[in-house]
Amino acid sequence: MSAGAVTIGEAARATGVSAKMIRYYEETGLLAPAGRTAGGYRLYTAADLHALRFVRRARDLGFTLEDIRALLALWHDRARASAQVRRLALDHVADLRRRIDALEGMARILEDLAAHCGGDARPDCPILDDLAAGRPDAPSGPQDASAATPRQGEHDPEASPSPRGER
Amino acid sequence: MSAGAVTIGEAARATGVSAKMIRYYEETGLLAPAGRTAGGYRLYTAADLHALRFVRRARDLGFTLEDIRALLALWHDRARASAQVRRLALDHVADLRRRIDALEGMARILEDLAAHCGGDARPDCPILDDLAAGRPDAPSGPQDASAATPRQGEHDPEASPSPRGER
DNA sequence: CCTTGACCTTCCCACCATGGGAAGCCCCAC
DNA sequence: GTGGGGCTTCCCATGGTGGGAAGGTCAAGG
Repeated sequence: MSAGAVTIGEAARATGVSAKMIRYYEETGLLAPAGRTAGGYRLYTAADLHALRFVRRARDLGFTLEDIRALLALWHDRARASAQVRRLALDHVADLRRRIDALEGMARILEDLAAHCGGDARPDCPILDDLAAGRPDAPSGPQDASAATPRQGEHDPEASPSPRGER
Repeated sequence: MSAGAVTIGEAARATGVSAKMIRYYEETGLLAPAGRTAGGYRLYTAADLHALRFVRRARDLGFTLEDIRALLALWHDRARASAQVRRLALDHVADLRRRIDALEGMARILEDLAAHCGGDARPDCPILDDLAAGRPDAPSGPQDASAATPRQGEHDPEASPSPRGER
């Protein structure tokens, strides 16, 4: 019962969070400083491992560390309202959906362009033509080669939270 | 005809690529160094603006700068085989699809959990329960606790291409 | 000619979350 | 008491992007 504490390497193996990240989470205040041996080694109790798994799972679900900070606070708050947790989760889902839509839009355009690309030894390629034409988005089928598109439209800088929609 | 060259600010406005990024692209060799005035100002010709729009469009489609480097080379290579371009595009699409699937998995799980969350003033919350249970395929993660929610979506943490599926 | 102010230059820092690696200390089994 | 594996801290890099400081350029107006 007492010997519950393990070193960071074992904690990493047990929770799937790398030792590097465990130290980082502590450094940034996401997790409380771990206990230490006389020699300075960090020690992790069962409760610490539980928290680490919580963080790991939340990361797997795409939450940012900032979100996780809030989730951990709610987790520790026995008087929390589930509505708060739910709101965090659904806000995150909305974010995920926005990113999915952005990626989906890119994929569709590229698939469309690739479908019209010979993919042979000849140089003609609607994909490069599209990039060179540099128009906004619109997966229209066959395009007229004209240099249409007045283009000075300032595209919406970022329609999504992360820079340029993905990545 | 000759007076076509503009400064970096005008190039930025005309192409939707920030001055900061234009310099960065030059610095990293994505684009050839721009011409300069006697005083050291960069000057952009119509052809330079064309290349900038190409890059902008490719970024909008989610290509990495590394990909764009290759696309630009193919664009400039009049003897290219469209198959090469097509392959680049389809590889990228596959990458996009992988990321979409990862995000979709996260969204579905969260929506499912949120659907079973009261979202009221009480503290009971399956979302936190799930995070705390940390059950995916975590090694040595026994317990079951309650509300294990027989989820349907699989989602496979370690199998994601980029570190943990997104970021 | 000189000032003014908008624009440009370079250089450094920050983000987010993560990994890599070096230099040095700790712990334990032998 | 020694060897080697694990731990410590510290710095650096990633990918793209933005912010800002310190200083030089340019063109218009006086």
